[in-house]
Amino acid sequence: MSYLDSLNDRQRAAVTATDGPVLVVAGPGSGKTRVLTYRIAYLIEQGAPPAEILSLTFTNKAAREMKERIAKVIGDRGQRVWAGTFHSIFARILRSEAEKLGYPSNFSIYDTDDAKSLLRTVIKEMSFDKDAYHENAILTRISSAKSNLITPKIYGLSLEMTDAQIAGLPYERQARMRQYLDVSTKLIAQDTTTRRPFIYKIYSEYVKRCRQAGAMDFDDLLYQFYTLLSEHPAVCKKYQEKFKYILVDEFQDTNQLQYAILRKLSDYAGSLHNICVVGDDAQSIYAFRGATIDNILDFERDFKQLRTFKLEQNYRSTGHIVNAANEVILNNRKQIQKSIWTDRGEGQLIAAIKSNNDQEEAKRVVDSIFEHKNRHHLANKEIAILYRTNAQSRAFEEALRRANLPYRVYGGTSFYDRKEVKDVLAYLRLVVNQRDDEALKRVINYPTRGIGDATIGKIAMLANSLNKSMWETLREYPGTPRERTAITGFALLIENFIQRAQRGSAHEIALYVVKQSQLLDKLKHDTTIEGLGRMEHVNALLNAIAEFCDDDEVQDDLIILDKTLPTYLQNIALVTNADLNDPQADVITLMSVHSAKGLEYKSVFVTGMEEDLFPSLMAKDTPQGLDEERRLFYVAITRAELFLTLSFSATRYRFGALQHTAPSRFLNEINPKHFDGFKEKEAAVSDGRSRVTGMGIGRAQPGLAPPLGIDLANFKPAAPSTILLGLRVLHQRFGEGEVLGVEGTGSGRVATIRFKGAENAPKKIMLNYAKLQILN
DNA sequence: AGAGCTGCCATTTTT
DNA sequence: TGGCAGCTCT
Repeated sequence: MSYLDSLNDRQRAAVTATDGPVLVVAGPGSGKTRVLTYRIAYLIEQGAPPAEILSLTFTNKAAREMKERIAKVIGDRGQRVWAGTFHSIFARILRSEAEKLGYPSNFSIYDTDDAKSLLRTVIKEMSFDKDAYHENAILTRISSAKSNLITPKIYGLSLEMTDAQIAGLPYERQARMRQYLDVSTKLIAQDTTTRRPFIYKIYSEYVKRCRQAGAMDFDDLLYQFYTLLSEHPAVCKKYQEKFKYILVDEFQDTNQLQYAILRKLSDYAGSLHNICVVGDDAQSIYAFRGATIDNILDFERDFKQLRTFKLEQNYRSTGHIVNAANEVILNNRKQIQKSIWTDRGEGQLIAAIKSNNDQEEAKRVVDSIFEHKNRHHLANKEIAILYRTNAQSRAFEEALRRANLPYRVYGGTSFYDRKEVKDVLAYLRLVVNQRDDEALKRVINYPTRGIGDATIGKIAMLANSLNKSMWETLREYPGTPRERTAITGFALLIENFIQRAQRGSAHEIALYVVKQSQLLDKLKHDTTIEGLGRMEHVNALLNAIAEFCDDDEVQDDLIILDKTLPTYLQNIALVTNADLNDPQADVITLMSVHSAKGLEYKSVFVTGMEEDLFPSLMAKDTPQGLDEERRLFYVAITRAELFLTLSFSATRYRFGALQHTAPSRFLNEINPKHFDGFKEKEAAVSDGRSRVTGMGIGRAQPGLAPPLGIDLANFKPAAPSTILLGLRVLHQRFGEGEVLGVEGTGSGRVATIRFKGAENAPKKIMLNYAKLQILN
């Protein structure tokens, strides 16, 4: 019971209130993750089977952290808890129940790019004006429809059905139809003002195509799961009984659909209503994606006997920071009453930096970073630079590079977003699910094999008219002899892959596919710097797949020894760039305020504090928009533990032109007594440059950045054949390691290497692709 | 098939 | 300003 002693009274009360619904309103730095983990530990100690606990988060990172912390408190039993993201947990269940919904269990997961590409196709085919019907806007619209449980049918109802027709329906259906009609009328009215009245038609076709392709997009993972629960009572009951204890992190970021699922799972006749949601309305920053704080209010309404606990003590930040945050958020209209406090003393005053342009801003921030490092002995990883838009990172990157300070930019292009990586994955997706048209289109002529755009277009048309997938249509396509030869070649290639995939691990298949498809040869012939990079990425992907195959992890309540390709693909589809960052590296962090949520740093710089930037120009027109910007600022401020610096510039480049800017209104919402005055003049900076060693790398790539201390400029890769048992080697990504074994011959030579510092299992590295330098 | 040009467009984005 | 999608030209 010792861990309960480390909690304050409120936290302990929230942890031990195990019967009935619980709402924990948790301010920033109030120990909410702690409460969640301890609550799970407590539940288990009280006799709850770990496998009956469902713990939902939004990010993989949060899920992983949760699992690790549970394991620390209660040991291995904790691994049987169903802890994961909404998407990954539901995807896993959907996989085993897919056929009930008419999906293959190996369904593909369409990422945003696939969804957009499909939309482009549909819009083109339906001959809508592609300027008015831009796929980004349509996808947002469709996503929000799904998140609000609006089917294509409901969406278009007001255009498809009249009031009179509804009056003719059986009485019991009328009320619901009128309700739908209402929703539809509003949506269509909105679409009409944006001159896109026919979105519902595109939506309808899009849904049909996804189904035909045996594919779900991100929203479908939630939507189809909801459908599964509502249309299959027996299945619903099974999961209601299975998940007797439900915990939800970041509840303020849930959308209507997620809430509907939570209700289905926990609110039914005979339920113990053992659901605990944790959130902070003040940190809701994803309303633009459909998240709604109304869920918190609805939760109070829907779950009677709700007990609410407010965690108001902030253990993270010092007084000026906490108070400034409180003052700012007070300007928002609607919020749950709470007063966040700290006993860590007043601490440092908030610094402000005023500059004349963005380059000067970057320079001043970097100067100030040197000052922090020297005077307060902060490590790089204890410092973060936050901004409202990713485009602002550039100036800081340049300034940091010039100052020789190591940094890492969060966001930007993810490893799994890279073209060459997606190409490989598309082949693999097609091998697993041949109906996946988006994957097929991606690889049918890459590397080029004489199937041009025109031919692909014709096949797509034919497939569409037959209501079949493109793959099924291939053999029926009556082309010229030349086309037929090319198509048959492709079909044989894929069939060969499918055969091959019947046996062998995901890694073996991937390797085979990469070679036989000529992808590797194509990359090998590209000797430009970018080409080498692409090669390295494909190599890294193969390594990642190998790692996945080797790793006998225990997941939830079943030991997953299923290291098949389908499992791998579904796992990978839900991984994002944020998951690939190494928190150990001693680098300064650059990221958007959005990505900073949940993180903390000793010293935080919030930059670009200007009107029309923060708050954003797009958001400031509506009170709701402005409130969300303010919550965003609240999140930014509360990331800081000891030092907070707010920075703004008098001018800024916008769309190529230099514009004058006004300081953000948010600055005025903080009482001046918390400020340390303005540093308008060049700050007196000690020359710390010589003492601080940088890595001298540019924009770091998530997951691929070299570890500290590796001098890339002097990196000399050795020939594959010279890598032998027992040698000490250096890898650009994994660092120093020892060769434990070498297997295979020629291009199939694989070395097993244990890398230093990594408690991970030894990695298998394909010598043909990996660049290894021999150290002794 | 791929180079090179033009013209469009610019938030945030856990999955 | 700069990144890109989509076009034309070879």
